[in-house]
Amino acid sequence: MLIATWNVNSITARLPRLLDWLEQRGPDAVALQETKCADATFPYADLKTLGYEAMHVGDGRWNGVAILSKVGLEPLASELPGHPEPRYARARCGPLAVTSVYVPNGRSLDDPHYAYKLGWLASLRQTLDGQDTTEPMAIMGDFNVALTDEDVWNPRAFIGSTHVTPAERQAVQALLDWGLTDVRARPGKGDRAFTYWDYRAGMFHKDFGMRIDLVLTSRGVRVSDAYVDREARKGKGPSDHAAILVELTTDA
DNA sequence: ATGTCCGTAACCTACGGA
Repeated sequence: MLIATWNVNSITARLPRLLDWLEQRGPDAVALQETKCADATFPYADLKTLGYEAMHVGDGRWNGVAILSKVGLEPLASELPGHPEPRYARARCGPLAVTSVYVPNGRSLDDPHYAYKLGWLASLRQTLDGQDTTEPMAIMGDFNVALTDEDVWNPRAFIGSTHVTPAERQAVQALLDWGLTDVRARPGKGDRAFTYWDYRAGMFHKDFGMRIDLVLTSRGVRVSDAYVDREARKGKGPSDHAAILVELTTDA
């Protein structure tokens, strides 16, 4: 099956592009982040016409995650325990348990939001306790963490910033240590495998980006291909994130 | 480095967040 993750930075603003992209790529299951809408304005009907069932967790102005599927959709969880902000959704899509995560940004190292981010990631790790690493699952989304210095355009530009600290990296590493694999997507031609470029200062043109969107798969998943879909970042009215697409099979 | 884009509240502009 083909799965994807994409931080759309408002599903309302991105709807024409999202629908075109779904038609062109035809992913079976999709994790979306930053829908930035209330459930009442989520475009269930438009998605349905393309054959997608949808699960949305959102309350309006900020955050918001969704899971789309055309291979069946059974909601499993709509909240990370202890963290009621709409940043977490989990659903069974055919043979695969899909989790869409929008990890808190952290803002700055001296901001309470940074500690909140670390606590959020620790809670995400706790959800894995008691789960089977061989159960086919994918946890994907905007992690707001660059795992290595190679995952940012210039490490010196991030000294003293969030996204690159040992604590953040260790919090994601703990997910990998549990038994998840960081699926390293092929970059677009001539590019590094970045998934996010700031709207400002021509960062996308210069390929000054970051690899902060991740697809993590369990041992019950066999990945045959994965790539960063930079088309989702190009042209008129893009999101500031590219999508990632992953072709996989699941163990029965 | 802080140049853009988003939604919102309240108005045709400012603000918080990223």
